[in-house]
Amino acid sequence: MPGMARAAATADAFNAVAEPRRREILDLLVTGERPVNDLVGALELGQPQVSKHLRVLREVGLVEVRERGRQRMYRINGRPLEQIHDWVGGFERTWNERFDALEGVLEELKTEEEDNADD
Amino acid sequence: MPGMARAAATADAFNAVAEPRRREILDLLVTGERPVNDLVGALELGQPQVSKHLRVLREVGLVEVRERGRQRMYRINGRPLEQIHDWVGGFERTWNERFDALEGVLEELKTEEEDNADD
DNA sequence: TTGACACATACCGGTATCGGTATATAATGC
DNA sequence: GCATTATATACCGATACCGGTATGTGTCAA
Repeated sequence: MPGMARAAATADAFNAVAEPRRREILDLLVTGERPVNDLVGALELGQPQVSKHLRVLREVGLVEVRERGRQRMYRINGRPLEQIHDWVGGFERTWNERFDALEGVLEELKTEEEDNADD
Repeated sequence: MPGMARAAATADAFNAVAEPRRREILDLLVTGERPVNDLVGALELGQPQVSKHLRVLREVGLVEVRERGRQRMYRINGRPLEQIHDWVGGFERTWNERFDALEGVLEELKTEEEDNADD
């Protein structure tokens, strides 16, 4: 059975945030809740597109909505970002120079151990 | 001109890391360099698929290769992850309870200001 | 040199994704 | 009620993406 469906898709925060426009939206919402048209004005993008991006963000729990008259006020809920922060944080030593140095030392220790394999 | 191409695609770390398999690969490489077949064994995925994911990771600079005989030893270079860490870090107060509390205080101050709008 | 091994690449099919346009829905104002 | 505003949704076309299979390329070993 070739070409089968792959695992979900835009179902998690990683994917939601992979899209630059959605990151822009979150950047805009970080200062507080905003109606859709506000975002449409700020981004250079049509209203339906913004609504669709907001839908994705909503589905992964990154934004929440509140109705105010005929507008929908969107606000951030960053909790799903914690997962990303944690995962990426686990790789800190792979970009941090100080940790790189530490790794060098550990490598040396390992080499010494191998050299003294006869004790 | 409808249906035009969208901005690049798998061209940055955000996108590279949005794919679960590629995160698994990085998780496996965090302990040290490994040849491709090692990864194929660890993941439940064909060798060509792993090679293609490694290519994406290579293109965004998240892994580097070293030739050893007929194998290619892949290792992590986490530097591109720093960008993600920084961006996500900017939203910490949107998931952290302590910051939530702080925000509550700020909100109160703002309200008080509005109340004293006559001084 | 021939064969096995390790890996990369090309191609295919199915689906997801994105922006764009048109339309539906719902609230507001006259 | 009717027009307007604010937003969501449906549909479309183009493309990107992912896994699978087949094949290419380079390296080692007999």
